[in-house]
Amino acid sequence: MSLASVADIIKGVIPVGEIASVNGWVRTRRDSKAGISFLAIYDGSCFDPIQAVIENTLENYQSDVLSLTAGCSVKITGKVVESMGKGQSFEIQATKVEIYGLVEDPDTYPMSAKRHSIEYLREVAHLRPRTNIIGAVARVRNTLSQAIHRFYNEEGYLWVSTPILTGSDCEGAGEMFRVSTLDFENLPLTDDGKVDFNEDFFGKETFLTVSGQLNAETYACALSKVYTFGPTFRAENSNTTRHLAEFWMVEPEIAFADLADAANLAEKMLKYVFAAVLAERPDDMAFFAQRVDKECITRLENMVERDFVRMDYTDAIEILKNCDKKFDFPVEWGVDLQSEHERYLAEVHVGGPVILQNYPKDIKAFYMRLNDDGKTVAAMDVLAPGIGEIIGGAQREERLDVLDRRMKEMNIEPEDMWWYRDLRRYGTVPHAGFGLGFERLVSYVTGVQNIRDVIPFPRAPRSANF
RNA sequence: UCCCCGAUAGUUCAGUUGGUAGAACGCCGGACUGUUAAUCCGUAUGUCGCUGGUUCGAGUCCAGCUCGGGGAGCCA
Repeated sequence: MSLASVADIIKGVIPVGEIASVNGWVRTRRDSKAGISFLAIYDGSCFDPIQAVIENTLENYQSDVLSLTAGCSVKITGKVVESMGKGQSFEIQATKVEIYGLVEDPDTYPMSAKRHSIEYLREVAHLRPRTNIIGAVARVRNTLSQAIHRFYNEEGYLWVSTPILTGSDCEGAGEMFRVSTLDFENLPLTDDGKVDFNEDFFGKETFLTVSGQLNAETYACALSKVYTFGPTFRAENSNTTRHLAEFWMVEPEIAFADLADAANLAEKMLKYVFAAVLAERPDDMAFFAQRVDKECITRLENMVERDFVRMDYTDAIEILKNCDKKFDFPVEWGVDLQSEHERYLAEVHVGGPVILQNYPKDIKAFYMRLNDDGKTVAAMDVLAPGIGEIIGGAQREERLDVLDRRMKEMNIEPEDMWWYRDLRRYGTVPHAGFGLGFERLVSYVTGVQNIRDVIPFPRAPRSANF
């Protein structure tokens, strides 16, 4: 007699004939007047529910079993048997049904066994993990994050926890959320009438981080191979299917490495985690392929097999200028690529993910390494069909004089970056890294198109519920 | 932030030129069946997002607002 997960029984871990108990929730109940009821029980351990067969000779059959509806929580005890019916290999022949909690009004229980729109589910984010689709997303998301940690561990990278609160306002990646303990109704002022942040908790202005990169660089310039995996915050007023105000980012940083090393690492990492999902979550992926995105499995299989295409920005511009497609935004060397351009390159020209490299320096950040041509920097973006930029990275400028010049061009005070500059003053090394948007990865893998559905509780402009 | 679209039963949706509010599924009741969000029959569904306007009369037309979706920008 043991406590089993639904996955244990479905996978045959529990031997036939053994008595086991399962804790879980009812998805459906079907009654047969032959004198039995069938319960589909799920507990999150795998996609499929386990079928429990309940005979009407059970003492609480009339009083309890017949009142079970979708969402009720139960403990089923009984013998694991090979199923007499079609559709499942094993089932549990119940000898005992215990109820933890009933659904107080089945008519208004927000989660019916029938289909719901993904937008509706977002309004009941506290109950949506009970659905097939969000449960599957949660398991794939977990598999991806475990695989990421496993990959970097096997490759000899250290996981570095970079700060979430930061006093550095030139991280440069976007608008920041202010963090303060000041009384907004009664702000302390300096003599010239400005807010006196010396009175604030940290004695200076502080924000939520928009990237762990600069901190990660310090550890890479000592421990050689590191990565961060943590939450990131952007106060941009972005209302799209691929932006969140709070999202998770994976940022590896490698010392003694150049742009090609970073691109190779990105390709190897993506292939590793895609293979992990295919191997570990075939049940959930089959559901996505059936109900969400027909191509999602073959897409991953292809990406594991094929080499990623690498392309220089300059060549991409030529391709876009010479192709038949008319774009809304004109293409010229020096312009930042628009969504329509990136989509064309990934979806039409390459037909798969493409690594774009060596962008004009004027459209990229100050820390990216200036190439010998003096016009471009060693930056790269991994563009995925349907999603766009999934990874953005660069070789970092390790030459102090060039870095200082670039900061001046972009109106960044070198004194504010004194500790970042120290890395270049004391034993500088070439190094490179990138940032992977974790939710974009989950979205790409599952085919679930809106990023708000691949994170449990999405935060976006005017939206911070639950 | 900009452009386009939408909001009607628990859910998914229909609702004609402005004239008494509809279906399916779910719920509930019954029938049937080792059943597979099963099938069949029946009952009950409602602040038509909010506020105002036009009209004899508004779910329908107009304005404002709120919320949601898609696209763009910003980016991961």
